[in-house]
Amino acid sequence: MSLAQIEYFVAVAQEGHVGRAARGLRVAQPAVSRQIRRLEDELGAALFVRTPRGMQLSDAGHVFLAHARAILTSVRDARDALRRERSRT
Amino acid sequence: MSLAQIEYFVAVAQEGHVGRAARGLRVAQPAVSRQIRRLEDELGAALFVRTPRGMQLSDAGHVFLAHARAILTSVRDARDALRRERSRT
DNA sequence: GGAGTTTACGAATGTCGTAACTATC
DNA sequence: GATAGTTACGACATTCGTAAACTCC
Repeated sequence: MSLAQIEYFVAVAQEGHVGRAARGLRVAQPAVSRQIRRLEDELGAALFVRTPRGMQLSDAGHVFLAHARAILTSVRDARDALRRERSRT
Repeated sequence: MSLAQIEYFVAVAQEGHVGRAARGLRVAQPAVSRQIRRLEDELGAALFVRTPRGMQLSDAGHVFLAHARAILTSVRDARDALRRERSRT
């Protein structure tokens, strides 16, 4: 599990669409598609249900989404805290 | 910033010692040393004060440690939640 | 000289993008 | 045939471990 995978996952969950998520992330579709699959493989759970229209969160996906957002928030908090500390002089 | 870097950082912060941290992580010392430096470079802050005896947390390091632990806890929570969901059958 | 950390370098791993493939409407 | 996702493959980047170097007592 990598931070990039978590970012990709959240983007796809929000868009319901690998292509749009990839554009937003400024990355090619296959990169997103691959990372999502690796994440699912590692976690041993299908996070999305593939439909002809796009990707929909599975039950496991809904569970994971909340935690994924918490992780990204923690990372942002860590960066912000250091930025403040650095400019504290 | 990667999850491995954060794990390495927490291990070194706890041990105050790259060598011991590396042994605990089952990884060679240089791997840990390099990742710590890259993390510091990316964050633009020295997380440790190097002493002849080992590594001590800097002020910025103390600030970052709390957030680093929060990130790893979030990751563990995410994994646990999925494990429960998976075994919910 | 010993304890600890960092740099050098080649090997292995991972990730990316383009292009081709599959499937559904 | 258009739309959406995935696989193949070669190129690029990152990470690792071993070995050598540096630093402070």
